Amino acid sequence: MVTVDVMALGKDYATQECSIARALEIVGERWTLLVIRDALYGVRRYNDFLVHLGIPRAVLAARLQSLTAEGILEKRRYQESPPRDEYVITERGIALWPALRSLGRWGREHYNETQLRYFRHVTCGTELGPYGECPACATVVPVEDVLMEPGPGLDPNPADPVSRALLAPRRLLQPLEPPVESGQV
Amino acid sequence: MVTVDVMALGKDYATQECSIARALEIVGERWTLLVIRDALYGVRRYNDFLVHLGIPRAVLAARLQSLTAEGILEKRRYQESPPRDEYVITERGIALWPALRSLGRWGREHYNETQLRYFRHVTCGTELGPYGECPACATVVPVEDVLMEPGPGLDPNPADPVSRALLAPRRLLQPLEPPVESGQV
DNA sequence: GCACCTAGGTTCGGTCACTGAACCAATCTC
DNA sequence: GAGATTGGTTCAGTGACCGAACCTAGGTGC
Repeated sequence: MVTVDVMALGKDYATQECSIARALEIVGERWTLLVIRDALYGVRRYNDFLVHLGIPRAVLAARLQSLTAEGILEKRRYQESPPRDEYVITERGIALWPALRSLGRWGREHYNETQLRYFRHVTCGTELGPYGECPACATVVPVEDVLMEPGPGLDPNPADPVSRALLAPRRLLQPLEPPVESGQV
Repeated sequence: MVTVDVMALGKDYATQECSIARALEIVGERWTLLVIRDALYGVRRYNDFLVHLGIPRAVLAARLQSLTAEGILEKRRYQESPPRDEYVITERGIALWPALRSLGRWGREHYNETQLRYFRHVTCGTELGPYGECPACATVVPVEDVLMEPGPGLDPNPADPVSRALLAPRRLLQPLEPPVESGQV
């Protein structure tokens, strides 16, 4: 058994009365927002997070545990033999998409010359605005209707299989390894 | 002289091709986003950041220096005798407002029962939507037209003078210590 | 002209989180 | 039975963060 002292906030912002500070106490540690980003991209398994992020194993285990405890990820058994669990993003985690989108926009506009990925409204193909809305449809696009496509700045031949799988156009939240279709031969 | 190794990214995310990761390399360290938040609130001076954040002095100095180097804050002399500098947020820093707003919304919706602050469109009084837009005017509100007001969840009698000054309704970016009016007696 | 205060730092020893590598365990495949 | 796969845990080393003390340069009071 592991003591759970870790998630009892070794890094709070005690004096702050502020929702931003509150949010950062939950998701402000190193790697945490990238884990959530990957979860939005459809990554669900320990090993996939590991190879895609290049994160130390112990840190990943700690993050998955605390995010699960916070209700941002949900640990779910996807096969019994051998027993295997996956970490699926919850509504609470999905609600972080606009913040991640804004951060990514800011990063690209101020530090990346070339576009790495496009995010489009799947029903009309329009690229999303700064906050994840569709300018053409004038609505906030539900995360599952966001289509992610590689841009010109993205390495077309990455080393790890997860990056490779993420090169294909795909919807957010779509699991990386699709469950085996029962009717399929 | 201080060696500037610190800001040469002791904490990058080397393997990541991602604008979010890029952004987090700049603003993802502990305290950094709260410094930027305070700068948006109008805090400009070393000492004001210090008492309002409760941040260790050395860390604050490091953050101010790296944020200045990144062009997010600008160090500016505001009096000559004795020589004093203030740190003013730049356009690049102001561009982080939507991301901070999203984070704050998420924090409040998922972890705060009562509202701590209201952010309103100053011209019409409508509370801002999730991304800093005005639902009534259907426009993105420029940061300088955002009015910040205390909500019911905020301690009405905080200890430090900066929190106290921030209790009054005020626009974002409005400096905490207004420069002395020349015509004033 | 000396003591004290303010603003804006730097220095330093201790602690805690992160890092990388090694190790472990259960199940499946050959 | 050997090796691979998945999902971890353990451990020693390092680096970031912490709080407290100290420093400096220019006011201010008397």
